[in-house]
Amino acid sequence: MERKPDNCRVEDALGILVGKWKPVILLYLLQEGTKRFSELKRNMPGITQKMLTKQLRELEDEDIIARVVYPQVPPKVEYSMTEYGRSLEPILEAMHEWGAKHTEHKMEKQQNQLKSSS
Amino acid sequence: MERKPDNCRVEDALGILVGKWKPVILLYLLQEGTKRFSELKRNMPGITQKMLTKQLRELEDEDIIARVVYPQVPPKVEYSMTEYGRSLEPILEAMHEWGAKHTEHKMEKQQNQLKSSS
DNA sequence: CTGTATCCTGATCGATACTG
DNA sequence: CAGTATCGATCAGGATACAG
Repeated sequence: MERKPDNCRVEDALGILVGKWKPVILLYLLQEGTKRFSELKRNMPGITQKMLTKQLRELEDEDIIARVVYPQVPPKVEYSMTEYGRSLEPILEAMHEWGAKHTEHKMEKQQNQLKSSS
Repeated sequence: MERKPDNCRVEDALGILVGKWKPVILLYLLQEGTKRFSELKRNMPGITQKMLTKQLRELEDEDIIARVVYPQVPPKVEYSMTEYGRSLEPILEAMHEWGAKHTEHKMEKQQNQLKSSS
């Protein structure tokens, strides 16, 4: 598998993860399994319906999540990871771990700067 | 290490990788080692000086890459991955692999849609 | 050679209101 | 309940010109 700049496929993976709420949505569905629209919304404080809908549609278009509509009143729609979407889990986990370490790293750096300037 | 939505650190890692040229820059430095500004520019067809400078500064601010200035005329500036930056390599590799498989996946999907519509 | 400084455009995000 | 429509703000990205 080539990794040269002129054949870089990192962007393709990145494109799917990028979006202010996508990582949270994915991690949540991975952990909790199938969820309704309203449950997702309740769990992401601050997200608007428009945004949630948009992010879900984009993930659905990439086959990362599945959307099941129950034809009833009131409507019920459930979202869940696809088999394929689950292949992203190791990457998400790795990024979470790395991200956690990185915030530590940055805090240490700040501490050192404070020390040297005092 | 908690991965709950309210403690999601994926964004922190994502923030560093996001930027139109960052993945390419990182992969390039990872493979080729230390490079000059002009070499980087030559290797990223289409990037402007402003953009290259900006992306490099952002990566430098996060301690992912190191910037060494040689005080001479004409100026010479070298960029390289830091020890710390190298810890991103597995993630970058994983995303590249996944991205490559994903473009395959999308092509298969398109094929199937063509078949079923004919 | 290695940058900064301006200005501009399009995409993304968000607040709000409305609907089957 | 689960959306869609509209409008405005913000921001990343890019073209271009200039500078140490």
